[in-house]
Amino acid sequence: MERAVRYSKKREAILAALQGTSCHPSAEWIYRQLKPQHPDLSLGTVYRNLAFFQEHGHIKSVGVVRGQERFDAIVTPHSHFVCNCCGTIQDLPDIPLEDNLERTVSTQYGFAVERCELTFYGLCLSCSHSQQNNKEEPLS
Amino acid sequence: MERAVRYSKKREAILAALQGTSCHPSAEWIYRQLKPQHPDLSLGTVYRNLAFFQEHGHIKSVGVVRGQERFDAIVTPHSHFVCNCCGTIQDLPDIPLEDNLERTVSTQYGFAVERCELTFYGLCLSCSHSQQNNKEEPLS
DNA sequence: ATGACTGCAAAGACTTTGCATCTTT
DNA sequence: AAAGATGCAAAGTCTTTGCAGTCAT
Repeated sequence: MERAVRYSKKREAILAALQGTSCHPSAEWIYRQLKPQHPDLSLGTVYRNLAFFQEHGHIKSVGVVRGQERFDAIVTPHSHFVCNCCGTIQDLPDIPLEDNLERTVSTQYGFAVERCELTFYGLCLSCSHSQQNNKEEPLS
Repeated sequence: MERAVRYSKKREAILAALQGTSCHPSAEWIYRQLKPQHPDLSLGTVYRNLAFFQEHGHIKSVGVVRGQERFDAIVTPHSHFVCNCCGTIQDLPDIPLEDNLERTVSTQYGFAVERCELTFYGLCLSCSHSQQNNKEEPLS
């Protein structure tokens, strides 16, 4: 039995927040972003809708950075760069994976590959310029 | 001032546990593995030594799977496969990244790239054979 | 009216940390 | 003896969940 899906203003706002930024937000970022316009928004609702959007393929997880899961509303395959200093995540649209890599893994190992992630770690432009921003502990 | 490093039986055992398995263990896995032989081992010690080994380059993090950080004692570059059904992580030594990809990202975007991770997600061999093991919720 | 969605707060899971104690050097 | 390492338990952070009330259909 399919579960009915109903409209919700909060849900709409949460998806809009995800689609309106390129910062690959965490649940808390979305919460803080929307709280002024939706004073009765609750963090639980953000988490529930993030799970909902993932299940429906509207967003995908980019992984956990500094203990917080980060999300991306761009669901077409692309790589990411994570700054170990400030924690920002950036898209790398020009670093595509060879299309057949997933197929290679499937046939070579017998796995049912569903998706793959290519992620680079290091210092972003501004952090590598000002090496002093060591307020935050590097990740690796 | 350099901090001195001293020998410790627990530390040695933790590293041996990491190097003696290919399961990419979590802190808790190591704890449970060593507890019988080291009844007074504490989980905090496992976490502290995992951080220590990372800082010293003896291990690296493979990422967070189902809320638990997983580690790898093989620090040479290689890809991974994560099963969305049972959570196991496997090495893919035969799926190397082009060596110059990191350099490409460095020059093209100006980042100081330190490392990169290529990770595939899907169903492992045994989980794709027995599609019934839906006891655990898939990750994506 | 039904059942999906939400707020709130409590609970859960994983990890970190302070402090007294034990070990290594 | 000095300083690093550990055990223990408390605290911290992020996320999930139960329940009663609200809202969309």
